[in-house]
Amino acid sequence: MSSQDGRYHHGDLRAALLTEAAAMIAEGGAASLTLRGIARRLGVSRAAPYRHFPDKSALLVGVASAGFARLGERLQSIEAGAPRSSVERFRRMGEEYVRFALENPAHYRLMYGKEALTREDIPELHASADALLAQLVDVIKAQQRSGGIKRQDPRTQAYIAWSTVHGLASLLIEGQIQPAGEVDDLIRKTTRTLLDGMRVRRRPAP
Amino acid sequence: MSSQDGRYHHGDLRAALLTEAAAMIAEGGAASLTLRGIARRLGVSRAAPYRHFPDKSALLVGVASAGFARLGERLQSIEAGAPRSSVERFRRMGEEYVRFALENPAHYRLMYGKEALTREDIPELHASADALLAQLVDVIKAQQRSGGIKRQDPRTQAYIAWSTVHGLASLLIEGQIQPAGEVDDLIRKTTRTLLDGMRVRRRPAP
DNA sequence: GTTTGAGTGTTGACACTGTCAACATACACT
DNA sequence: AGTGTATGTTGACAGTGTCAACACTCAAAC
Repeated sequence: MSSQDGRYHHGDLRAALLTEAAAMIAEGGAASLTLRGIARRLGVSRAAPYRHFPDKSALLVGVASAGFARLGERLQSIEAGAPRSSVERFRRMGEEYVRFALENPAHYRLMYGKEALTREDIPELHASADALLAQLVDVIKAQQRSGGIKRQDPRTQAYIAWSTVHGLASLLIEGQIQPAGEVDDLIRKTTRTLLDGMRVRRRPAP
Repeated sequence: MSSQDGRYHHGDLRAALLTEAAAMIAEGGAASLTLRGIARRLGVSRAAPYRHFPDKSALLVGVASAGFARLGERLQSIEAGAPRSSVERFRRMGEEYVRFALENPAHYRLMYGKEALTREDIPELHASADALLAQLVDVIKAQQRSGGIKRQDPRTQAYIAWSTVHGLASLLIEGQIQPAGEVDDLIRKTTRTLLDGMRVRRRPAP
């Protein structure tokens, strides 16, 4: 019985592990997260986490998965709010996506970098990402109906849009991009360019 | 004297470390690369690498940097070859970028994921990436002059293009994107959409 | 041609990590 | 009250990055 608060059972260690892990990642990056360290911070023994996650990778998958859920909710909230035109709403979602990444860089990195995850099958993580994709596909279909963007395979278009915002987010986070002016400016221009490419063309290019 | 070949001095251990590290990363991912492991494979003692790199992170930076150089050369070769129109050449560079990533997934991941790199300052790595960016800016300026794409801040446009191809490459590598048809198809469509967005618009969108 | 010093490679050691087996405790249900 | 299951603990092991102390090699200075 070495728990800080004198209890033998923690109460809800599983949830505590997830939130504490997320906190540690936010503080010092995923590399700073160690199973023993998190156990120490929670006043619990080294092996306790193993009662809730088969290994470290599984815990990380859990944290990453929660990140996808949060990101999804955030995009949903943009979709709910109603800016002017409907294409503009789509563009705003892209902006919000990048902002989320910039606000939670280490978490975002974990979500996409399987580097730290040694397990072969990460179905849970892929499911979370797929949910996000489905959300995006729905919005694109709606935009196609309203004539905002080209009528092509919406899934392909979703991949393209996702690639654009993810790429921008990723390069910004890693510090590869150091924009001359405001970051928001770059984000806006990027989403505009993307949208221009997805829009219905008046005349085919020569 | 425990060297496999009986020599006390290796000859060019620094270069051997870099190439062997790249090979190990290609085989089993960056996570599988361990300083002791690479030393073992080179028939050298654990501490030998420390005579050439201050720590593991420095070795990884070296490998990643070499990756940027190789990628740069590859894009250069596309620029040298002369496809039909000049905009098409630009697009082809984007395709080639993604292909490079798909052919060297683990290496590419290392180049962009600072996850594994604990050091604060990675000037060498940023310099390598900046060289790539400069290359891209040059091409964009040329395309602007020939009227292929909009006349805007070329650096910003380079960021946008880079984001698009990097995002696509990244999502493909991580398995987040599972295209319905051929991968090449998706790559082509993505670069086309990007280019459409960067092209000079005949009429402003309503 | 010997000496010497820098460059390079080796061994021993330390703290740290993820993980497992064996054991202990607390709670829920009969 | 009794018992089984979920949860938490301790001890142990192999593996890791890293450092200090030592060994070897070779080229330049005498």
